[in-house]
Amino acid sequence: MKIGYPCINQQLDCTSSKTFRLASYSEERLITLVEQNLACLRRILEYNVANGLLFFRLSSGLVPFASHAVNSYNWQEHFQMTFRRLGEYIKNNQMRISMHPDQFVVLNSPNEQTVRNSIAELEYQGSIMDLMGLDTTAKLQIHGGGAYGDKPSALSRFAEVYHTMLPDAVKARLCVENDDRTYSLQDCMYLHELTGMPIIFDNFHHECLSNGEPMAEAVQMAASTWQEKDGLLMMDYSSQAHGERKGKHVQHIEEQLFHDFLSETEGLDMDLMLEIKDKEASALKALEVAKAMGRL
DNA sequence: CGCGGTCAAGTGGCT
DNA sequence: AGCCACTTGACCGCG
Repeated sequence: MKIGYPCINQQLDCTSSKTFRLASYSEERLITLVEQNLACLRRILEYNVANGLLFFRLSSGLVPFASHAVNSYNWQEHFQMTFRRLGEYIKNNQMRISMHPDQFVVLNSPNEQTVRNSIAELEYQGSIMDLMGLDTTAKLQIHGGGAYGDKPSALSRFAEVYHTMLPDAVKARLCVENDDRTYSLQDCMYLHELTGMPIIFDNFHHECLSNGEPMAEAVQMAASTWQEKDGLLMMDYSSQAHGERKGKHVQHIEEQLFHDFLSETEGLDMDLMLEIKDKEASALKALEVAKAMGRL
């Protein structure tokens, strides 16, 4: 089991997703920012290795406007060596990497332009992993998309786009994650049957939306969709913020709940991404709890 | 130098 | 109808 957190480290005084406004786009600016973002990413990875956090989600914002039409610069070539060195560091330290394209990536949108933009974004994020030389256990994690009042049609559209439009380099890494209001684990299982994509299981989303599967059973279902080439099951772990609207993530890990989750899933192995507001602080707590329970 | 309106992109649920 | 949340607030013009 590896444990990690997404995108941002609050201990460090840098971020790996600095950006700027489209209106002020220039190649010089792009190059400067990507340099800074990758330098910060290096520091974050070093922090993670020093602290035993071996799972990390790269920010989608490493290269601003990477999939936007305004950007015709060959940043892949320009930063080739930097990416390669980052990848070497990741591999030498046995870290696991994921990326989570944001809410604008919707493969089943009825709007063709949205689908094209989504594919371009997936190609960008996959290319980061390719430039790093990571194998196909490094994953791209998206949701099912919209339902548009007709979920069966939306699911078929997803599968059609998957089979007819997605490049192999994207398909090799693409995973679907159950969300908290539209696509449940069961819906993701159906998408898995249509496409072969592994399912990234989110325990908190499952608590918000499911078809009644107990947690351990749900984890097992998701785990069954992962093949050798995909690596170990990836999971997002979180819990409800008290007194806030349903689906909002807690500020800090609730150790008892996390302990309960590990007990329920005893005998199952997975890599856990802690989607909790205070980032590495909760991930470090989780690491302690998991260690004490003999799960690492 | 601090404030706050606004930012590339989509969708659905809540008020 | 407009706001909010989402993997993450941050940029930048203005006073």
